[in-house]
Amino acid sequence: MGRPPCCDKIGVKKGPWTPEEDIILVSYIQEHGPGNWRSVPTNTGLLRCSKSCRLRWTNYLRPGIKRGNFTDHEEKMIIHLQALLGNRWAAIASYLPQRTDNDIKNYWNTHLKKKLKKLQTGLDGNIRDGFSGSQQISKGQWERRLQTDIHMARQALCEALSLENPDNLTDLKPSNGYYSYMRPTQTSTYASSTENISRLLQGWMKNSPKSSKTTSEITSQNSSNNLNGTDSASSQGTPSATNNDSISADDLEFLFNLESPTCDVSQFMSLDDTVKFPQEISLFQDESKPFPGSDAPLSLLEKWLLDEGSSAQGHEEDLIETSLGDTGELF
DNA sequence: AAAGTTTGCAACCGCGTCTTC
DNA sequence: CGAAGACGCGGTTGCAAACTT
Repeated sequence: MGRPPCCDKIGVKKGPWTPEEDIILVSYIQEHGPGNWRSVPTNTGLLRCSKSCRLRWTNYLRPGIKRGNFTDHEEKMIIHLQALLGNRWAAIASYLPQRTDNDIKNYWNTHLKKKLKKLQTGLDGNIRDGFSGSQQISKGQWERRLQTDIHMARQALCEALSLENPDNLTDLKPSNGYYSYMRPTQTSTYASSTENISRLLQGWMKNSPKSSKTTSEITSQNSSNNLNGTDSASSQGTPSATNNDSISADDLEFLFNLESPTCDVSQFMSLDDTVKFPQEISLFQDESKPFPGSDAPLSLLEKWLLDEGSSAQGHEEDLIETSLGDTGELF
């Protein structure tokens, strides 16, 4: 049985959104909050599919989104998390609250994949007979996912238990379910339009309890991120940003840093005061599975995960087998 | 300067999962 | 408990801008 289309194909507008449409959508969400997307086109008069409305909001109009200008740290996080989680962009995005899954996905596909491929090609000559892509692939994505979840869960637990700085738990999202501020958007061909929209939201911001703090935070971030207005800044500090033809020493250092066992989530958490675990926890909830190996097998998995960067090769197969045996029944 | 090619990104599509009744 | 609807995710596409020849 086929699922009917989410919306009537006839009369549904497609393609780029106009500023007017954006304003209508933002105004509606400002009033009602995001959600119930099905009713959005009906109630707003937008000739758009509900999915299109949701996508436009989550990927572009939603306040708090940082666009372009990926920092070196963000790059590393994405690469590391992609290695651990696979192409679970939404999960990866949950560790970068200001980035959308679409943005991360695009950035991965257009920048990072090439960069890593180049690096790997360069390294293959050096470490071909050691561990390489095939062995890493043999781990299996679910295995990495599992390990990451375990590790994240422990980190989240530590965070939750320590709570040294309650401010760190301030989420970008207010409790009412939708964002309470609008940051100025970056320069783009569309910037003037979205800036207008942000002005439109000024009143909304005032109504929000957290608006003043978060707005200033975001504004300062924005000013540092968008001064260039060009994509060149997106690779600032990245090793191969300026040389596409050779593998530099920095490239190698960059790559090996990714493999470092010290590159764990706690490192990620220190990137930005606003980067925390709130959505990470939801990641686990989304999985809605018991943490496999919450007792003994966990340590093995953890050990493997933590040792991955330094000495995983020797015991990899054993550990995989062990964890498979321990956790297989859970799936 | 024009034509061709490449790149980057916004948006769409289809499927899986969740929620509601 | 099952069906239907709604939502969310990841892959893919199309187009405009940037770059090269």
